[in-house]
Amino acid sequence: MNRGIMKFNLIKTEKSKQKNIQSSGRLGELHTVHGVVKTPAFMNVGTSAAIKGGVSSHDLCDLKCQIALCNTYHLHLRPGDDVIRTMGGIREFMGWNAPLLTDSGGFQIFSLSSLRHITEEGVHFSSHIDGDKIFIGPKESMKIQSNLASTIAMAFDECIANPADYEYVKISCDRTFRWLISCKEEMERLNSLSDVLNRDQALFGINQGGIHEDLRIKHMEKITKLDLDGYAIGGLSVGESMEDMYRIVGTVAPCMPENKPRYLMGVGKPGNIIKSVALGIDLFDCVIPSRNARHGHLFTWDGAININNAKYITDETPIDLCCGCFVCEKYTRSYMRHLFNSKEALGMRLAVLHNLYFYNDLMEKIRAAISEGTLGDFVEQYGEKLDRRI
RNA sequence: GGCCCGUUAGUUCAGUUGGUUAGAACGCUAGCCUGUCACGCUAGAGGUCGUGAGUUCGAGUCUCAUACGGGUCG
Repeated sequence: MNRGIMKFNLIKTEKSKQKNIQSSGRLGELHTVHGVVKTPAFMNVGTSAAIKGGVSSHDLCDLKCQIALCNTYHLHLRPGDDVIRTMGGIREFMGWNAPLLTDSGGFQIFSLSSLRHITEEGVHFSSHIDGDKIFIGPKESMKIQSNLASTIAMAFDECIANPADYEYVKISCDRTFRWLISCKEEMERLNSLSDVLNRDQALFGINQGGIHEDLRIKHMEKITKLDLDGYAIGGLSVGESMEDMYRIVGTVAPCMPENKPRYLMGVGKPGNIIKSVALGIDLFDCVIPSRNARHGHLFTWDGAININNAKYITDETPIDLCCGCFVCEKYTRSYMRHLFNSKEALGMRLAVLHNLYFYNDLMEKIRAAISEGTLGDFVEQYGEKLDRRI
């Protein structure tokens, strides 16, 4: 990397007016070959080149979505990364004309496949679709992501469920580091090929180390030296307590390069995001807004509601009076509850649209708060409130 | 009118030769979901077994009567 593929500019802001806050957050602009992302940002998750619940890439434009996320593992299995390469890359394929990040498949292999065998070269496992024997290692993951031609590729890593044995985490971290070196070399080679779809594909490294601070710091220091385009904290929100999660984020973030985007993978609830921004994180992704929406769990600025509840049967108010999304402009809780109760596909679609808008709106408000130097107030006002059920 | 079948949770139905606190599915009520196998997962409420007698230590189960529903034969 280090070829100027990607620029990350931190924007000077009002000095934090708060005292009881570790950091005032970072306001930035991530310049990619496919457009600019204002950070802190939330990446909208569309695992199989589609947001579950019937949301299209066209819808994403109306949701203030700046950057989408798709998954290497799923797309490799179906329709196949060769197919997507033939179709002009993932962005062309799904009609998304903005930045897009692909996850490496590491997490899926470790979370979906019970039958797997790890070697120095990668992982042998079975497809969750048809049980087919598959092998993916750092080189294979880079090749697939190069075929997908995403804006940003993620390194291939091992994501260990917490809590995990210290010795195993150490062995795994070292292997993940060797895999990262291999990822970097392979991505540089692929980017230099004459027939590559995206010769400017960026690569982010992923920090691991479970909930062990010393392993985390050591690993972070090692991967920083590789001078990648960005850095992620992986292996969190996978079983540990919230306390441990914030402790690790708080420990690792200060060790991350100041001038590179920092991505906290798989996090989280609105409160998790707000507090992590205060700890210095720039990028997030999470299935919560879409998955919970499909189950009737809707976010509002007063807390979360379950639209299935009987108390909404004749509720004439919108999901959230303060929300600017068209679902809240047009429909009542009563109608939403009816759609869910009668299992109409429209209910899910509207719910997902609302929650994704809420998340993107949340990020916009966070950026405004950082800009004005009032993130501390924001954390105090919303850090706990938004995650609570009302 | 005669004969036969049925009646068990809101609904559709299980329920063994009579044996602890009568089950399931769906529905209902609520909770959960953190780099998405997932319109999913978990839990809870809800039944004096149509009614009334009888046999029995003990009846949803056996006997009789009766009500209601369905079938069939004059």
